[in-house]
Amino acid sequence: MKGSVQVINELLVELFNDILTIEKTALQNSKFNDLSITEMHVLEAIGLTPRTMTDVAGQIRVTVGTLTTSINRLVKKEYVIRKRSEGDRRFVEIELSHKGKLAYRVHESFHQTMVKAMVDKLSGEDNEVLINSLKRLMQFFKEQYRLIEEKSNM
Amino acid sequence: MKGSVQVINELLVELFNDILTIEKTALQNSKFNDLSITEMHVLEAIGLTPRTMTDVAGQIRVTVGTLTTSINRLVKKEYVIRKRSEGDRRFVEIELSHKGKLAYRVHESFHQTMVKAMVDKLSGEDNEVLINSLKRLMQFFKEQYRLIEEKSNM
DNA sequence: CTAATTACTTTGCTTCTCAAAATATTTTCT
DNA sequence: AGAAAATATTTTGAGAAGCAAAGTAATTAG
Repeated sequence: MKGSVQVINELLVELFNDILTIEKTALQNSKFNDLSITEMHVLEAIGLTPRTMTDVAGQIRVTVGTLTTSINRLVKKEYVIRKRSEGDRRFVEIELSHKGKLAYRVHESFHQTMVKAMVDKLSGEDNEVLINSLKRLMQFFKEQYRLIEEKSNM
Repeated sequence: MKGSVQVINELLVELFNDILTIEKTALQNSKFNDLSITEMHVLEAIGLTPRTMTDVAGQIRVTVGTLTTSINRLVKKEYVIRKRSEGDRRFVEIELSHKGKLAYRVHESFHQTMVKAMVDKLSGEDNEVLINSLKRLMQFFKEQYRLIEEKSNM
């Protein structure tokens, strides 16, 4: 018989695969089907207020160079507006266009639906359990990340 | 104040980014640093018994062609053994080499540690709650996937 | 025993990624 | 002020990962 650790592990791995597949498929079938999942996640990271390249790149964990090529395409497709910062002209400000914000909101609502389905029939206390489990998992990652930064140990 | 739906959503999105980053960093610093995350996940999908190409490709949601190139590299690096099936020579059987199994177990133990950190202080009932939440989320995805397959609706 | 099916590989192409070099702007330090 | 350092971004070169479609090999069906 499988322990709950193993069950949860398998569920997480499968969920991980599922989430990407579903998001990709949903995107392909939406009116924003000229966006890849990666591009959608860039829009998601930018959010609804102007941001800098370094800032967004850090959030989604890619190099600024990688983000540049991604933004090039998103500007050409008219999802993103790019302009130099007024105050300090070294900075580039990227923000969502009207179309970009629309795509953002559609994706956002997909996420909301997904999470609502998850917590739907849970009581308030059960929700607490879920949130705390997720927070604990994130805490684990932060610690792990710090350890790895300091010294190798897988 | 943020509702629990939004909190969980944000936690999941951040966890998603974290998981890949940590796995990648941990791998880079391990003795199996000639493996990419994608390759590690192929090893993970193959598991400890021989499998066919189509089978594994389906599990990790890539085309068989994509898997072929991945397996080519893994065979060259000696993590995977590839041979024609005895019974039906159309099939290819892929299985982990000794080195492949070692890498598999190291990654597996990383996953175990991760999940243990997550469920550590949970009671038996809380474990149930977590498992049920995850299952519910997966159920939602399966349904969503089916709907999209049938007809477009993001 | 040909035709269809099944399982896989190859090919051509795009996207995503990084590291390192290049460019532009601002800040710091004589 | 003017050279040097620092900061923010873009460009370049190259590899990894993905797909669709064409090609190959083996088996099954008619």
